[in-house]
Amino acid sequence: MAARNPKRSSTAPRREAARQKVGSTDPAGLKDAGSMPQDGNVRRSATTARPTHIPTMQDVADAAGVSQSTVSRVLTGAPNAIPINPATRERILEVARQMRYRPNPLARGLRGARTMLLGVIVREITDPFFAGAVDAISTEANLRGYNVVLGHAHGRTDEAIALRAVLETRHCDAILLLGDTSDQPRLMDDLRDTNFSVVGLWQGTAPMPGISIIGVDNRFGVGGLMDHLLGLGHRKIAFIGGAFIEGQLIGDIGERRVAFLERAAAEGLEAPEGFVRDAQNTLHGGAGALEELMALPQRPTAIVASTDVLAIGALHAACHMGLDVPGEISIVGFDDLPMAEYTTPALTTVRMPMAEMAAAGVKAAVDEGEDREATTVQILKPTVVVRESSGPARVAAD
Amino acid sequence: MAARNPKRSSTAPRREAARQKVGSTDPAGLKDAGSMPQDGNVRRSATTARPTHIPTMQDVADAAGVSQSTVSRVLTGAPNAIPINPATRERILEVARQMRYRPNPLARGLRGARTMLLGVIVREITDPFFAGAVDAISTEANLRGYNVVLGHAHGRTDEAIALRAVLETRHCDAILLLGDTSDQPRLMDDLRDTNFSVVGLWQGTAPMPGISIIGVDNRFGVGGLMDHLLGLGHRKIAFIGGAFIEGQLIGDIGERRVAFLERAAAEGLEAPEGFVRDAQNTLHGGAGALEELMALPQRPTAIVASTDVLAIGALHAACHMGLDVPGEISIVGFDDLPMAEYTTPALTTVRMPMAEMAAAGVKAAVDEGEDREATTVQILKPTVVVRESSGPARVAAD
DNA sequence: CGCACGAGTGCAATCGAATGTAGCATACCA
DNA sequence: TGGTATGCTACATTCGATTGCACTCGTGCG
Repeated sequence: MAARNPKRSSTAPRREAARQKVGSTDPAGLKDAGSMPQDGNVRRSATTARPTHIPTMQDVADAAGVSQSTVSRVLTGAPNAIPINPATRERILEVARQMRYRPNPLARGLRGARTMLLGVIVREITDPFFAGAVDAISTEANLRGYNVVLGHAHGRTDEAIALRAVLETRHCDAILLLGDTSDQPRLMDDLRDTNFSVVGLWQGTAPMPGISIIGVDNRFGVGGLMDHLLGLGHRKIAFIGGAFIEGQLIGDIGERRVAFLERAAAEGLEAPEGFVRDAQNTLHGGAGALEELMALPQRPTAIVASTDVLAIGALHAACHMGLDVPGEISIVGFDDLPMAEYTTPALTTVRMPMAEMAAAGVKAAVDEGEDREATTVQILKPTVVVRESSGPARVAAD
Repeated sequence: MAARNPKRSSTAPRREAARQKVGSTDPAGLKDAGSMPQDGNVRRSATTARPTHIPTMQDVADAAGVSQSTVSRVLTGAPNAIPINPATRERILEVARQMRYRPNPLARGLRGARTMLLGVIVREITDPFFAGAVDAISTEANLRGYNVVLGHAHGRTDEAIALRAVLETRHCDAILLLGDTSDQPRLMDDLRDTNFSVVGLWQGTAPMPGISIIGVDNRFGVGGLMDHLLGLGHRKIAFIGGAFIEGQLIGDIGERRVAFLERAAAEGLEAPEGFVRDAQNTLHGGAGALEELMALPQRPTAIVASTDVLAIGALHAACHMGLDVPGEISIVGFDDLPMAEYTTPALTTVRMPMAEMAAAGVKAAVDEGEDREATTVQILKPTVVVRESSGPARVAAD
């Protein structure tokens, strides 16, 4: 049948066709539309009786008696582009409101519109520090009209999963990496050849190809801690925390460790064997490290933990061993978790410029936008917060 | 090839001919079709040179010399439905791999496919309990091939934002509500007329219309705590924590409070004025409540905090006041945060069946699937964990 | 009197993938 | 050798919203 030759439909009554779309008065024209279930647009309004009652833009259009494109123009609020009769506009808005119409973000995204979604990949959401970071970022993102999609890395092992999580959700406008993920090469790799911006926060301060970095000045923070402890007379200072990947120190914790070592050397501090300990960044890891330190022939009088989590673990272990903190030993951390103020004794630590970093991260992610390549590195300074877990070095001689 | 001649060229292979269908066969016809840019699909392969280098399925098809639909069938792995020549299949897979093709989830979703996304709405991600819950849910979701989208409620005020977060992300296959959100009527309202499943976790144990509930047996948990304290000889027991909305007690905390009151009454405990205190669920709130309790003419010998966060705050305040815990006062919590084991002294509390609840929640969300209406209520039992913050009641006479 | 201009709308193509169906081969059967 | 299976592909439609373009109807101007 002539089914194939669509062409002509237009020849038909031009204006007729146009106007009476919904009507039924164009037998001829439709007919030739051929084998199709015909009745081109009537279908919609009629057939739309799907089980789901989520209204589409077409539904709104039908209800308001205008075309779907008009509804689109009104709802997307394109203000100046194309003029819409105020009366029509009001009517459409009203109908849409009544029908509780919600635009389908998928359809929007398909056309290339921004999804207003920020992907956040965090290694461990249970780390209170990152929970706080997610919160700060989420707050900041909301201010700009963005929402946050959380991808979970679950430690290094399941990198494959995290990877998929990202790629599959690549309908995000940008991705923020929280914490060190450089040990997930596949992830980094896949991220590199995407076309949206990637921003790394708390990943250390080293520039990385293709991604913007927002970091904290770890050297400055550790320096402040050391100043504080040295000022209290400590000369035997130990360090807890390290993160190695194939022998390389990485990320913030690695930087803190390096900063500690350099400063210790510069001050000519004693550095007995075992004064620098690796530990998993968990409460348990901190506790274990403290026990080991205390078992050393020469005990330190102060301990710098590379994170508050480690410090809190160490604190607990110390109290458990009956040690007086800070009487016998001072313990300081890094991060200033909300909890740090509520430990016993309250923890001396380093406060992150959390809100600022979140703001900078979101800004970079959003602004950078199309502009890949234009990656930046921003390093913010933390501040030392002195509480109760650090005190004068015991003059004791052991 | 006959580059020059616009019309079809008969270029050789029959196959070719097929390809350019619309292209040429109707010179006259087109004319009248009027002005359309015609040349239906050839365009694609040529024009597709957009700046972005994310390959589409069509690109893969072109590269492999097959049609887009064939690529789709190969990649989606439709196993038995339609047979594909193994050789073709391999070729396509290879090309796709080389081009690093990734399916566009938006397009997929638009067709109604499951997005494999679970929306999780949490009021405060900084609450370590919920951070843990998110972690557990995320783990469980990943096992089933789902990823988690986090919606952030940020306390009650910005309910509008949370609401939008949800509705805008309604391309989730299901939504999990973490913690009490019943004070966000607009949210609940909007959620009600969606067509996907909604599951509430840690929202108390009362059935709710249209949503499945996974709860913990608060009465049982509080009962266990009371058994423990009563067994230690405590008769003057105070309670911290309450959440009121318009005079109604709600959620888990509300249930714990009710359970406490009932049990206290049943045991005929003394209940001096002020022994039951409201408090914001924060460390600070817990600390404040403890100070108030200790300022009472009659001090309690034990305190039941409705969450670990409150308990830890109280613990800190107690230590700060120089009180001996548990010597002078016992403090117990609820939730068993990771941190609970590392406070000083370690906290006696109630352990959530976290993994089980997460599993049940995800299962409900996923299985329920289409089957709205089929909502359920599951109540799991927690277990008391005795540590160091609770001890025998002082026989003292105050 | 006609024509251009512009406000206001509708039409139809489009985004990328999924899928029902038509169509072409080759193979097999009668 | 004609006819029918059947394996394999291509075509065209679809999802919902966006958007370039065309079209209609008034108006004002030449």
